[in-house]
This record gives sequence, C-alpha cells and structure tokens, in this order.
Amino acid sequence: MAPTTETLTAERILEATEEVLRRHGPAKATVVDVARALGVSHGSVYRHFRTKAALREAVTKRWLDRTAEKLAGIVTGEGDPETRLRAWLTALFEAKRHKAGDDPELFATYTVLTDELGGVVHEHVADLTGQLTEIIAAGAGSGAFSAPDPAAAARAVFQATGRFHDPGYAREWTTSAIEDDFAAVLNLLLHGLTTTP
Amino acid sequence: MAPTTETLTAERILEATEEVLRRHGPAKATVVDVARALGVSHGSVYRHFRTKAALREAVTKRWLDRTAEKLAGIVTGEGDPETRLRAWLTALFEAKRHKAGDDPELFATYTVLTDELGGVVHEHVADLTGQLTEIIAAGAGSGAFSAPDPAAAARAVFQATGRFHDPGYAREWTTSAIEDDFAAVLNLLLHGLTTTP
DNA sequence: GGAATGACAGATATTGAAATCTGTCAGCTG
DNA sequence: CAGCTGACAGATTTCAATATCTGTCATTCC
Repeated sequence: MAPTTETLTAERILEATEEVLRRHGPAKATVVDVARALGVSHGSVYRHFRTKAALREAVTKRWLDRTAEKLAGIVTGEGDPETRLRAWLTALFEAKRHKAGDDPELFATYTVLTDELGGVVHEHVADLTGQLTEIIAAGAGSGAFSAPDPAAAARAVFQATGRFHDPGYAREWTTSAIEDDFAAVLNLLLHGLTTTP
Repeated sequence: MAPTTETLTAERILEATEEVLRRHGPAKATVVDVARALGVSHGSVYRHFRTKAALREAVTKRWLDRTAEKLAGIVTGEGDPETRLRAWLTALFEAKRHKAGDDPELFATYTVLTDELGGVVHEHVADLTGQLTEIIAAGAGSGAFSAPDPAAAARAVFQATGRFHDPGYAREWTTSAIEDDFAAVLNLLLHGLTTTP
C-alpha cells in the first residue's frame, strides 16, 4: 500500500500488524495482509518473525506492556502506600476501561489474542502483581498494612479486583453501578489490609 | 428412544433436554433430538415450551437453582455469621468446582447456555447475593461485622470472589495454587468485614 | 553477501448447494 | 375434546469444492 524505502524493522511490522488487526479483526488478519500494508512480500515478514503465532504474540506483548509501563510510575510515585495502592488499582481499572471503550474493535481483538496466548498473559499478570507486591511491601514495612506475605496479599488483591480489569468482564464496565461496585470492593480490600490502630 | 405411556410433562422434557445436551453439546442439541429421546414428535415439545430458547432457559434455570438450594441451607444454619459466611463461600466454590470437574462436558455446555441467557444469570446472581446479604446483615446486627449497607457488602464479597465461582475461570480451578488463593482472598475479605475490638 | 522475492506444497478458510432444523397448524386419535 | 402428530415454509447448518493462507527456499537484486 505504502512502499517506503525505509528499512523493514520488527517495530514497523508490529505497527502494521496492529493496524491490520484493527481493520480485519483477529480471525481474518493474515500475514499476507501485513506484508501488503508494508509494501513488501510476506516472505520478508517471516524474516523477522518465525511464525504467525510469534507475530501475534509480539504484538500482544507490546500492547500489554504499554499498560504495565503506565502503572509502574505509580509504584515508585509519591504518597503513602495506601494512597498509591488506591491510585494503582484505579489506574488499572481506568486504563482497561478506556481501552475497551475507546476502540472496542481493537479491544475485542486483543481479548481473543490474549485468550490464545496463555504464556504472554501469565507474564503480564506476574509483572502487575510484582508491582502490587512492591506497594504492599512498602506498606507492610511502614506499619500501615498488615501483610505477613506481601506477594500473597498482592495476588489476593489482584484476583479480588478481577472484575475490574479482566477483559472477560468488559461488557459490564459500561453499566452505571460499576463505579460504586469498584469503590465497595476497593474499600473492603483496603480495610482488610490496613492495620487497626 | 423409550416411548413410555407416561404423560409428557415439562419436567420429563427438561430431563431429556439435559441428557441430550450432555450427549450432543449446546451447538448440536436440537428440539428434534429431545423429542426423539422422549419418543414423541417435536410438535409435542412445543406444546410445553414456546420456543427452543425458552426450553434452554428453563433447563438452565433448573441447573442454577440446584446450586442455590444447596447454599440456602447454610444461610439459616447454625454457627456465628463469620463461620456461616466462610462456609457459604467455600460451599459455593466447591459446588462449582465439582460441577466443572465431575462432568466437564455438561459444565461447558451450561457455560455456553448461561452466556446466551443474561436474564437467568442475573436472577441467579441476585438470588445468591440475597443469601449473602442475609448472612452479612446478621453479622452486622450482632456487631461481628462492620457493614453499614449489608446488600452492598454482599455484592462486593460476591464480586471479589468471582474468580472462585465464575465459570469463565473454570480452567484455573484445577491448578494447585487455587486453594491457597481462595484462602488468601477469603481471609482478606473477612478481615475487611470484621469489626476490630 | 545480506536482504528481499515469489513459486510452491500442505494446511486452513470460504462459499454455495443440499440437508436439517425451527416453529406452525390443520387434522388425527383415544 | 385435549393432546398428539406430521407436513410444511422459512431459517439455519452441513459438507465438499474451491480459493486463500502459512511457511520454506532456490533465486534475484542491490
């Protein structure tokens, strides 16, 4: 479509792949489509990604990492651990909700992709619970939280808030009660974590 | 298959429907199959259920109600509210996990059915959170729980434990860490609900 | 000579014609 | 006559042929 003289890099292929996925959806997006969008033969794409699955995995990892990076800023940010924990969980919910609301096609596409790519999602979840563990460990250290095992507490908090970040629940993120539900769960969990003076 | 002289009742049709669903799965189970299993014409089935969708809805409701009935016994059972709350949530998890593990085919079938029948599921969830509300209200009354709005707390607890009863997570119910995860979430939530002396 | 191409074999997806199903209803049956 | 039947029209699903795609690699191009 747009045959440039620019060198063909993995990054350019990933950009084109995301565009093709947005246009055609996960079922109909082909490697041939990606190559056509870049003005190259599909053989050239296979020089950078061994298989179609590897290409899908890379583009999905890139998408998940964009969210993780945003949240990482909050972990090392200012405020006490309770404030940062609230901010982090709220930011995660907001990020997912906006992704789902702003571009439903692409969100649905990535939901399909994450379903077929267990490994990538597992790493993503490990990344996020790692961030949560840092915040909770800080709170445990300062005496604000009662958490003998911060990593276990982080997993519990992440799992208990699944309804507000797991793509499987995306269709409920537009209902009016979701804000109240989120606040209720968040308060319950924070009360459960907080030490009682 | 087994043409009996017994009268054709809605209940007999539902039994046959569940059997056909177990055998053929949700995609291939037809009204003609159900009629054949009962040794009647498919027109007779339509005398009891207006549409195929109504039949599927009725058989699904029946399935969900069986779980709700089991749990209802715990609500009015013995023990203090905290004990009953733990028992109720554990029983819900166990019931779902056994359904999923004992007859995966049928469980997968009902998961598909519940996905297409929003209304029935909504009622089922309302039923279960109603039961939870009773237990939590009892705890609030006795001073064991701090819950200004027991219904809201019940919704929060139900949603926070979604990972352990939502069929969407069924494939994770066989992983080894699930028991620990459940215990961690349960303890966190109960600590969050309990008043601090 | 390192990157890109395009023809190719086997695997996967699309398509449209044929078969089956859903839902109705006039008539049969006990 | 209350309940059941089975033929029927329109909607949906199946199946097999046809077309497209994936992944490879000998060859071309700069």
